[in-house]
Amino acid sequence: MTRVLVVDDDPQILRALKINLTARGYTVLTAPDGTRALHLAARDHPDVIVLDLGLPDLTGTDVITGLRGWSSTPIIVLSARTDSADKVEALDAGADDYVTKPFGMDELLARLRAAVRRATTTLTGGEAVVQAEALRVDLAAKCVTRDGATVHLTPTEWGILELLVRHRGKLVSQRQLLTEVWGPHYQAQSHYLRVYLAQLRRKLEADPAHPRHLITEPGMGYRFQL
Amino acid sequence: MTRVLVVDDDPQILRALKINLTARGYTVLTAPDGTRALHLAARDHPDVIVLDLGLPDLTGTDVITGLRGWSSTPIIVLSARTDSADKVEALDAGADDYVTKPFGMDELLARLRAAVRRATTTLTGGEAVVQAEALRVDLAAKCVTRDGATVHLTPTEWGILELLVRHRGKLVSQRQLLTEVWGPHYQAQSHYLRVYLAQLRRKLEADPAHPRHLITEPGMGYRFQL
DNA sequence: GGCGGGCGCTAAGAACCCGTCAAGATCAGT
DNA sequence: ACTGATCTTGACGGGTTCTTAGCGCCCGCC
Repeated sequence: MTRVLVVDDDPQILRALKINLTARGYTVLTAPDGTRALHLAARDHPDVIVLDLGLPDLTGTDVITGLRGWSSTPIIVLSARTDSADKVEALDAGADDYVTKPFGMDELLARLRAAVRRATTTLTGGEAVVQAEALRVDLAAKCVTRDGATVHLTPTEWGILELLVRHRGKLVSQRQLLTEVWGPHYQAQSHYLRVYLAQLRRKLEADPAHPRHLITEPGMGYRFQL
Repeated sequence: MTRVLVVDDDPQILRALKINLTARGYTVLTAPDGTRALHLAARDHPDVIVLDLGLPDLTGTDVITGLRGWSSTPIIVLSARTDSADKVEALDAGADDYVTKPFGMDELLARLRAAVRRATTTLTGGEAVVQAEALRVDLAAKCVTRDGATVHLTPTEWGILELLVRHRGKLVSQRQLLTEVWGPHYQAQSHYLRVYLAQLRRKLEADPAHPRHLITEPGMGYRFQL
C-alpha cells in the first residue's frame, strides 16, 4: 500500500485529493502547512509527497530543502503559477516533478505512479534480468549465469544472445541476426549462426543436443524460449 | 560531463536543443527517429534521454518500452499535445517526466538537472562508499584505501575507477570509458585503457596478474567486481 | 533409392585483442 | 628553468576470438 502525504493550504483541494487518491488505493496523509508537513514526513515516512507551493508558513523551497536534508522521498510539486522561474527553483531545490494547476487527476495519478516506480525500481537496482530455469541473463550488466555460476561469453556470442533475449519468445529471422550482429553485408553467411548457436548451446544448455531455450525454427530463424 | 541523447524528427528543434545544451556543458547526442535513438542509446549509454513524441518510425511508447527493456536511463518526454491521455500513456510506459511544447529552455534544463540528480543519487544508493574485500572506494571523498592504507591515484586513474565503481557489477564498454574519461574523440584509443587498467591493478589488486575486482571482458569492456 | 539443401558439430589457422615494459612528451609547482 | 609526476606512444609476446573448411545427419524431393 503506497502512502502519500498531501500538503496544501486549501482544505477543499486537500479533501478532493484525499478522496480521489484513497479511491485508487493509496493511503493518504494530509498537512495544511509546511511545518506540519515536515513533522508528518519525519514521523511517518510516506512513500511520496505531493506538495502545493504557496503555503502560509514556509516557502516551497524551504519545505523541499528541509525534506531533502534527510530524505529522498519523491516530491511532486503542485502550483498555480505557470511561471518558469518557479519550476526551476522547485526542481533545483530537489523536487522530482512539477504539475501546474489546473491539472487532470489522471495526469497527477500517472506522475505519482512514475515517481513511485522510479523510487522502488532504482532502489532494487533497476533490474533488466531475464530468467529461464537455471539460466539468468542480465541485460544491463551484460552477464550470464547458469546454476549460479557465471558463464563467459565472447562479444559475438553475447550479441546473438542479447538479440534473442530482447525478443524472448518471438522468432528472430536469420537475416535480422546477421545484420544486427555482423552487419548488413553478411546476410548470406547463415553458416556463422550455426557455428555460434552451437557454441551458445554448449555453454548455456544442460543438454546441447536437445536445447530447451535456444530453439531453431528450420528455414526461418531462432527463438529464445523461456 | 553529462551526456544527453536528444531524439526529435524536427532538425530545427534538434539544432536548437543541441546548441543550448552544449552551451550549458552537456555533451549532446542526437537522433532523428526511434530506431536510431535505440541504437545510439544501446551503444553510448547516455545519462539522460530527451524524447519527442510523434517520431516518423516508432510510437513514443514503443521507444520507451524498448529502452526500459534493458536500461533505467531517465527519459524526459517532449510533446506538443497537452492531452492528458498521452501523458498518462508515456509515463506509464516508463517515462520519467513529461514536458509540453512550447516549453521554456530554463524549465527543460531544470527538469534535466532533476532527472540526472535523481539517477545519480539513487545509483550510488545514497551510500558513496563501496567496499570490496580489502579495497574501499569513497566516491564522495574521491579517496581509495587498500588494507587501510590510502592509495594515491592520478586524475585519469580515478576517472576510470569512479566510472567502473559507479556501475559496479555491470560491464562498462571500452567506448564508454574512453568517451567519459578522455572525450568522444578518443574512442579508438583502446590502448590507453590497457595501460591504465594495468596501472590500477598494480596499485589496487593483491595479485595484479590475476585481478579479482578489475575484470577484463575481452572485446567488450571492463567490469568492477565486488 | 539417390540427391541436395539446411542444420549440427569440430577443429585449425588467421586475425585481433590484451597485458606489459619502457621511453619520450607534457604539465604543474617550485 | 628545473624537477617530479603524469600522460602519451611504441613495441612485443601471449592469449583469445573470429573465420573458414570439412564432415555427418536428417528430411523432403526427384
